[in-house]
Amino acid sequence: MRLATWNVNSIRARVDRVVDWLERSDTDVLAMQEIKCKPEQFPREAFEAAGYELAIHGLNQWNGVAIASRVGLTDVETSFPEQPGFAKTGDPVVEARALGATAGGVRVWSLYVPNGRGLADPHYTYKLDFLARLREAAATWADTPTALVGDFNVAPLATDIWSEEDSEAVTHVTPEARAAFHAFEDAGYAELSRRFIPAERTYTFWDYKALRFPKGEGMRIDFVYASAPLAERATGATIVRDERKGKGASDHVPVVVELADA
DNA sequence: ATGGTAGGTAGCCTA
Repeated sequence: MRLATWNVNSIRARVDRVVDWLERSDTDVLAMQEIKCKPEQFPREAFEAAGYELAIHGLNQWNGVAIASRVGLTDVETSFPEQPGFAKTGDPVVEARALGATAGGVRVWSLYVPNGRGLADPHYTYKLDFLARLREAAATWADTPTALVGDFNVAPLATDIWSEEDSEAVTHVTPEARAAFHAFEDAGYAELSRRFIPAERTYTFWDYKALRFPKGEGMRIDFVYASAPLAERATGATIVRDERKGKGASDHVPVVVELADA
């Protein structure tokens, strides 16, 4: 099975590029983040015409996660247990940042971890709490084939970011954020892109601002964590840098893993 | 020169 994750940064603005890549890459399951729409606004037809089923979770124009699969899609959940909420004012709302579904015998979670915004911002506490709660939930799934994929908004290693002084990424490089990221290893998970692609300065995101892509100034923040029974089936991984090129590109590119049959 | 772009919607937006 070929499983991919991609922060698409608005599926309505990107549907042609995404479905075109899905078909060219022969991908079976695609987890998307930042679809930026409600389910009724999602361009279903293009995916369905290409042979994919969809699970979609979006509450408004922000965040939003989805999964497209051509190997079945069942048991959809739109949050994980104890997923924290957030609100600038008023009562916290559990945002559309997690979507679980079973595809081809694998429990896939499409995840969009909060950005954090700034070190003194409540959004940073939210980010750390989100990662901690996700790890607790993930620990209970570790004995079954489970994939935690998406935009983690953490650059785990110094070599995963063009500059650790980048003001846009202060919450992506702190010891706390990095510890929260690596804690999934203690919960029984292995990050598959690193296993197959250990190279330095290998990025999955380049900010639209400041012409970061042409300058080669990016971050590696999109990942695929697999539970032990799934990780042992992995045979390869790819970061599709070419998808950052040209008109109408997302600011993130797909991360793909190959999984042998069980 | 501490910005720059992009996608949303009309927010004192978010990334």
